[in-house]
Amino acid sequence: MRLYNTMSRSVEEFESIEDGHVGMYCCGPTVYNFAHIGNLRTYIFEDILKKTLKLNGYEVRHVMNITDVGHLTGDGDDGEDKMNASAKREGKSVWDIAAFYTDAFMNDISRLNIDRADIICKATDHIADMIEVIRILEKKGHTYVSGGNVYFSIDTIDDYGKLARLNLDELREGARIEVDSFKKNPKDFVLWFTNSKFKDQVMTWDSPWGRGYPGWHIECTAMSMKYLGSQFDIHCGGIDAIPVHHTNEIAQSEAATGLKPWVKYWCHGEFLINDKGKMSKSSGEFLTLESLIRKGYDALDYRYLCLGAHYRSQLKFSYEALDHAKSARAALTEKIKALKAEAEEASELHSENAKKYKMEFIDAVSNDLHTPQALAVMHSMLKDGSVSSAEKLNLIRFFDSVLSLSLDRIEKEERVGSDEDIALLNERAEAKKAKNYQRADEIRAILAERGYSIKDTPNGSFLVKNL
RNA sequence: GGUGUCGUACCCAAGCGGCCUAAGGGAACGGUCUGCAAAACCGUCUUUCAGCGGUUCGAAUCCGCUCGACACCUCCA
Repeated sequence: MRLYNTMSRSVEEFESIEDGHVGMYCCGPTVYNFAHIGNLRTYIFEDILKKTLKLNGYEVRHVMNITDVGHLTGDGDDGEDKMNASAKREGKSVWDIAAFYTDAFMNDISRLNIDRADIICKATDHIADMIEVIRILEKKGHTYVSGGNVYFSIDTIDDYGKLARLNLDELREGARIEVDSFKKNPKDFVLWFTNSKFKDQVMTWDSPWGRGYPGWHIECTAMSMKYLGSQFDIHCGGIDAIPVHHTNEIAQSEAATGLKPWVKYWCHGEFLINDKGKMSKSSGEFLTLESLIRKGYDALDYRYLCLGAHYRSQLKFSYEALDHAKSARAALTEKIKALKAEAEEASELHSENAKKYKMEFIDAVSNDLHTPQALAVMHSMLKDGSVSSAEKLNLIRFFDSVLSLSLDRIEKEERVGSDEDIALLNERAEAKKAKNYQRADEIRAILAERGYSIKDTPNGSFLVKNL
């Protein structure tokens, strides 16, 4: 399969370090608030990546962190701790905040049919691992203590910023933020804080440098290497992580182990934007999955919307676009119900065309996760009369192993309704036969009020629960 | 100020030098079926890819300029 690598800025043939196995680390959420649907788009992309790897025969070890330590809103010793701020705002302890939003996140993930990572690790459970990495960096001369904090010195390595292709000289000129005066180089970053101007910092731990808390890049370095080894295959995240977070992770990780490259493939998901620009937690419109569901959408409508765009291009969100996804998914569901009514069981693929569609789907998704193409293949397949219904069911199940739209869980048209409802339906049939259309339409209105639509088919009428 | 990305028909969105007189979905409209609807199915929305130049036998695809949008350099997916 082929995959775009941010490090090389090109699509590369994917080759795992260890034959048949892939180690994959995905930056998880900071649990101080609900995830918005833009955040969720990235996890959907990572899910597609993981499932496509599996489709290609790889065994995947998937690790995701939960950042439950407070991050400062600025990189220096300034800004406000997000966890603390949320705790104060909601009148809860920081630990309660973390637990609450972690649960909320997991709930969103499962509603979107996103596979849970094999290992989900919390930053607060790995403080000792982080301290260990900092000690190694200190021993190797990559750190300095200034103003009470331990910093990583980027001038001790010669390839800082290679992922983002940063031009350090120009960046320094263009800096818009006030430089932390304790830093030797403005791009140095904190590994361990002991000196925060926020005296009410609740989450602190003992360390060789004093009681304090970790900087916000060290957790990913410590935890990814703990579970995936000192070098591994894939590291994912949103594109915004490239210039600072991932750049710093690489710097400290490669400095600590002396091994390059730390990560073989860097994969980043583009933003979901609206007419005002990107969604973000700190500004702009903040839409949660929950808010979409309350408006009557299904979580999978949103997943379908995301699948319709390539993960490396910005996707314009609007309710109009979501409505389209909803309609498209409803029509898909109808088609699959019909298939299930025509063929009880999926069958092996016999026809040439059925096999062709399977290949086309694999090619689409294996070519840097071209889900829009994969969806197009699926739609063409469904329309193709030369493929039998039983074969179509087989293909749908196969496609859904990556798409995860719960296509395989769609049951054949359910004949629902209480005895009373069915009696009404029969009365309508009688009325129609007697050409008493007024009564027939009355009954249709009554049933509609009870939440049913009537489907008239050549084989008789039946009721369907409205969505 | 610096660095990138992008602009595709009514909407979302693929395509990234010739299978493109541009996938797929949605909406709309017309038709078949139906007492009428709904659903389903069929058809139409195709000489056009922001604009203007250029390169080429050939450009939505490459180059230049103009206009517009977005992102990053600050916590952010």
